[in-house]
Amino acid sequence: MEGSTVPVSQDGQIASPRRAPSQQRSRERVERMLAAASALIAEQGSDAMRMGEVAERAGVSIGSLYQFFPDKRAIIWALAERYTAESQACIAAALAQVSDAEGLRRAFSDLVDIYYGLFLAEPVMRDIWSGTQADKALRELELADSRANAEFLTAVLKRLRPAADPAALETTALLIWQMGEATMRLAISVGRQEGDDLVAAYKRMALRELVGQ
Amino acid sequence: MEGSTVPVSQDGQIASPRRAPSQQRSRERVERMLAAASALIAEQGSDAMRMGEVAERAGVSIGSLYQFFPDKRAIIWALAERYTAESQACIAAALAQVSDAEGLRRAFSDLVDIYYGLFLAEPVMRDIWSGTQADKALRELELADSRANAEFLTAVLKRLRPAADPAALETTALLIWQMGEATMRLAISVGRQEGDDLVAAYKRMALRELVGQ
DNA sequence: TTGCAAATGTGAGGATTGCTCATGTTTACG
DNA sequence: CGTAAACATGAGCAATCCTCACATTTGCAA
Repeated sequence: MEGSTVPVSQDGQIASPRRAPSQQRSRERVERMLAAASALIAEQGSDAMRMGEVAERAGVSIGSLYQFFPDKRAIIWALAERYTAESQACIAAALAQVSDAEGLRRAFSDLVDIYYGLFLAEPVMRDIWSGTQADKALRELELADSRANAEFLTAVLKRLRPAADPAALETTALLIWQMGEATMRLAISVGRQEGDDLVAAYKRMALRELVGQ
Repeated sequence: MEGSTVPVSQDGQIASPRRAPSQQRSRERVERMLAAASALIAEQGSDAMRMGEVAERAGVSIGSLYQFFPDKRAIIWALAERYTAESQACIAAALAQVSDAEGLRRAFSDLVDIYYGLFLAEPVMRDIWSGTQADKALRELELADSRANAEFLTAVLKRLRPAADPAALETTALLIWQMGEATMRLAISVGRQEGDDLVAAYKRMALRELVGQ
């Protein structure tokens, strides 16, 4: 919610920290910067996004931009963090109350549909996750996000199969989650019909693993 | 085998063509350029690879580099093409003679192990596939490669299950292949033990889908 | 209100890097 | 040997990320 502007990352290292906005005025400006960046990424992709253009569109100087974001990737990171926070809340909510196999089947199925819809509808999220993985810090954020999401799935599995090896359940959950993201990336890069088929096939395979045949 | 130096791509478009080496002398120089690029990618990743450094390490001028490669991504593309050609041949060989379920089980299992080994051992391949996907042309090459590889799997499945819907088999094969690559990427970015577990779990899931329970 | 330190805002310019091009050198071949 | 094509070179152009010295605004204590 808050403009977090986490100091980030030259090749994965923490960079020189930047001021966090403390006044109402600057908080609004940071919002405008993020909105401008988001729009530009949606239009051209994060790689083609130019810092000067972000500043111009946000109506601020290039210096102001760098006052709150240590570098270009920090802006992308900040946007990515918002999406992950949003989707994690959504996933937690969907899986929290599952108590039996049928519930898991329904919750998981819904979740996949929602995620797929998000990927299709949000060009920014799509670009960040499938495009800018050249960035080590972003890849690590994605891995952390995957682990967090898989965690919810693991919790459900442990509830449903208390006798199973917990480590194996964790592996299964992480794998299924990662496969889901891979499927989404593939699905949006092919035609709509084929994409839908792929997602349906993934859902079937994952459910077979999660709740059995 | 030949230094192909395919003219490639600013945002996926074909770029101004470059000379293909026709003399022995220049063919050797192109080889040195590719070797230098490969070494630099292995050391620092393709993003940090500098064209000037490639030229210097290859013992050629920057101008010579651009004589045969239209731009930076063309070098990466050329290296990627070699790997895909190599691995496709390997995959084709492994799956060509499969004629029954047990054969598929064994061939697929071997294939996964070989691929996993390749990912672990080849930093260049690892970097190209998991790092530089910001490049649209490279992503398309990867998709084309995935489709080609999945094609071999599809052929086997059609042979083993002639009654099944061909389109569904194609979807299944592509999905399983893409999931495999996603698993590899995940496996190499976590610890060795967890990576091995993930690959084993993938193999189990994929085989369940391919040859049944 | 006034004074001042901290927060914020600015944009010219430094530094890096992908890539071009005018020019010089080597090779193939009739 | 002569010539055209292939090959080689590196200074420099252009694009872009980011810094920094300086100007302005805000919060707040005296």
